Amino acid sequence: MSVAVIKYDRHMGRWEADARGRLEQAALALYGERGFEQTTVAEIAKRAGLTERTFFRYFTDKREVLFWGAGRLQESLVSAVVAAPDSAAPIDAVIAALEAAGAVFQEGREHSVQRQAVIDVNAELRERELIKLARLATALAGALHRRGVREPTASLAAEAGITVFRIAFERWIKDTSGRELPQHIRESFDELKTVTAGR
Amino acid sequence: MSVAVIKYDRHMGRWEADARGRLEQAALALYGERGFEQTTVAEIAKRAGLTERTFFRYFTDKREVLFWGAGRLQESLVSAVVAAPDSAAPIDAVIAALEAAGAVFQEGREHSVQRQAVIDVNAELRERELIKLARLATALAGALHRRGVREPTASLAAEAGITVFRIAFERWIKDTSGRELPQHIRESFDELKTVTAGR
DNA sequence: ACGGCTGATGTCAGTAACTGTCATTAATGT
DNA sequence: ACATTAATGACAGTTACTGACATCAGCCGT
Repeated sequence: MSVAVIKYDRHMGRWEADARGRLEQAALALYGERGFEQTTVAEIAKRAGLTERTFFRYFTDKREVLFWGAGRLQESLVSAVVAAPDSAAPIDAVIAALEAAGAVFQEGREHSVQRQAVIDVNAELRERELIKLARLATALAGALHRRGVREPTASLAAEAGITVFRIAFERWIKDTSGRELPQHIRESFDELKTVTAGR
Repeated sequence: MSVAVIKYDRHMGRWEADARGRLEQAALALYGERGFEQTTVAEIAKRAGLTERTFFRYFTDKREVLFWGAGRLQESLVSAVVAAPDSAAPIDAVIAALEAAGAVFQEGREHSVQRQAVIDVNAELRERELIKLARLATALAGALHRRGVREPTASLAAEAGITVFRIAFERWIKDTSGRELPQHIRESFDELKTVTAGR
């Protein structure tokens, strides 16, 4: 175990550690308690023991607290698509990557449920969610390009994959039967195949 | 469909007519000249001969100027889907409606090109565009329900249709060959069928 | 041990998006 | 004629966000 890596575990200098994490926690709590619009950045900062200015050093805006994790998701999806076996068709590489990522979500389901409840009741937050998904689609298309897939196949496969993910995620959040996210993804994908099947 | 007839027959003497139209024109011009962020609402209002407060009476926010027309598009698409022949499969009803709407866009291509140039360089505007498209998808799914289509077929067909439209629209904006929007829609749809075709 | 540098935070002033509220006034209706 | 209404103005207030500069504990080279 490398102690060096965690050498700031107790005092990260003269301030409390993990300012970003404290801000995130404070924001999630307040958004949940009073709603997004009824929460001011000043309140978040105060609860985290910091100032408003510091909040904006960690998050580009008030919404971003809920979405900065999407960056890591994107990286893992891209890696998975790039690493898929050569034999996999574009859409299958995408769906496989989504299923793998879905397994990670599965572990923090309760957190996802709460977060989604905040997002669902606010138009601004839904906007931000959509653009994150769009970026994901673009990144996935880029990953497909690295596999030699050309346009418009790459974009369509990526977009279709994101569509499947979105619908599957929504169903998973509402699901009371205990079915897991990867399974919802598989089922939604099968549905899409049926719907688009040429006659 | 067709032109909006916005008249203020009854109060035409006191103020210049068509305040909304003047605000829209002023905003489009300024967004084009200096960019969206570099334009203040006060400037827009001034060019339109009105006040900032009046701007916010017509448009809920600074972005909405570019998107309020989406409401009419949505209505016409829903009508078209509902009116499609009973024999049409869900996805075909959606695509047919999009092709018809696409023909309307075709007439004002230059306007679409300019508007899109403003939107493309600004993240906030892209966010708003995405949520309008998402609303469109929801409305289309609703229209399919009225045709007796069930979930998840309706949502998937609607989402797939919007995906096709988005990609087709993008290609049409960039197109220099003169191919028309409905044709791009048809081609993108055929691509999607190919991409999602099970092996 | 000294002093300078760095990096995370604080302080403060400013801009501009948006909202609430009340005032104004031409046109309308009775 | 007079009350009413609809579109707009006037104005103050909140808050998200930005830029500039100050502070100060720990690190590093000497």
